[in-house]
Amino acid sequence: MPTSTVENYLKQILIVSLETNCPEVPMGKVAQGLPVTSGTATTMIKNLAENGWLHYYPRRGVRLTRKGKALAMNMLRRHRLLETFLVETLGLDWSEIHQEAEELEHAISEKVLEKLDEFLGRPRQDPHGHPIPTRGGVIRRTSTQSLLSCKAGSKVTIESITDQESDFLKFARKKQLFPGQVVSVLTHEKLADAITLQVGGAAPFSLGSRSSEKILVQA
Amino acid sequence: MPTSTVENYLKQILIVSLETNCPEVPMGKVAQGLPVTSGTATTMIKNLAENGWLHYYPRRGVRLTRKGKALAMNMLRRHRLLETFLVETLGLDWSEIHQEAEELEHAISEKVLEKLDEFLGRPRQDPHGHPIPTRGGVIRRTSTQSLLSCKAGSKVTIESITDQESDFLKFARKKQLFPGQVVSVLTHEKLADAITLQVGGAAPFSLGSRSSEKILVQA
DNA sequence: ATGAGAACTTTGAGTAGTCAAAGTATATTG
DNA sequence: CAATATACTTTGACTACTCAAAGTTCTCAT
Repeated sequence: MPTSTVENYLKQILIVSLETNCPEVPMGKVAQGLPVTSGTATTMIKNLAENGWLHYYPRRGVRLTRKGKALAMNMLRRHRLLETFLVETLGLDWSEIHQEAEELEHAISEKVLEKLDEFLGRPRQDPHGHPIPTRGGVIRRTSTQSLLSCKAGSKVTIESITDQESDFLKFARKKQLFPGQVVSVLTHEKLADAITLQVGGAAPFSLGSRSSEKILVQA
Repeated sequence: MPTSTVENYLKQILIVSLETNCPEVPMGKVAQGLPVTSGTATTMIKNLAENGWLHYYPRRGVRLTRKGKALAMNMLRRHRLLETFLVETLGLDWSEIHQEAEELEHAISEKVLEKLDEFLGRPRQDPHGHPIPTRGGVIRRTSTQSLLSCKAGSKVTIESITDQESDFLKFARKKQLFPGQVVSVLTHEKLADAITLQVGGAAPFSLGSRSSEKILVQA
């Protein structure tokens, strides 16, 4: 049985490789996304490689094995189903669920997870708009287009918000930026590094490139 | 923040002290109820004492401090609310929920627990008939009378089943021995170490003293 | 009161993780 | 091409447990 530390490392690697659309993940991204120093990550990764969870290419990066990817996908499934449960059933705010799910995902058994999935009606995506992997580890391909890549004058539908920071999510909700919402891109100034948006009838507002990158739209 | 190991030790001590109706718990009972050797328990208990969770009286036993009892009560609350959730909401069998709750109780936050309690309608007891402590750490006084102490000819109502063993619980359910059920004690042979029971219209059957002790009845 | 057995504690060693700081390789830039 | 900065790895030490086995103390029957 893998420890929750192992589960966290593998999940983090999977998330980065999905985000970057590349199976090889540099060591920097591993340590960065986990609450550990880079030295710790190196030590741990060597250990994971020895146990067949991933391939380790020193000074280049890391790539999940089939076994490692299966476990990581399962963790993503747990995490996203739990987030859905916390919002849909218990009524927590979507800005506070990430940390909660982060703990629970290591404690919930396959059997309980299955019952939970059934209870929730087998949802396809979590409250952030992220696809929930199937029991078999298959995940819907996610959009690669963010608000940042939208031309002025276009009208797009939000697919997902790729940030788990509570503060950003609170802001997003206040501005009505959540999955399914239709937004109009009024201006897009490359040089000013900002876009102007309008959502529904509300007043237009601006978003910098860092923020607009976090909002994926339907392709 | 206490680790889940700390939480487990304290909960175990509280359970024994509630069971025996005595705040002082011998070391033997501590190691016995946890998956550790006696030497490990001694080492750990000294450590818990140093951190103010309990008083340690070498070669005699251990007694929770106010702080230790508060945490232990909270763990019991978590455990029993989770068990209730697993049975009531997700439809798991009461014989399989103990281990599940055992893991989840360390991962669930106070905030989620509160929401869960509300969602479940603030239940007073878990599926085994055990009282659920309040948020303030108050617990209903539980019966001290077991089936073993019932005279032949008496008719009593089951309060709770004080065993978490899946096999015993499966057996109990098959014999219709669960909280709220009314049973007739047909015979009680002190020397034969057994009682004979009848539940509803079903055929009478016998129970040894080990088993009948595990079934508490309303006083 | 003594000797056996039970109950408990101590000791020494191991595991799975962690960090800070020093060391090494690679890429970039003058 | 050399100097430097960046990215990564190694090292040595620490924490929070764990066990097996040896040692100690207590209890209780003879």
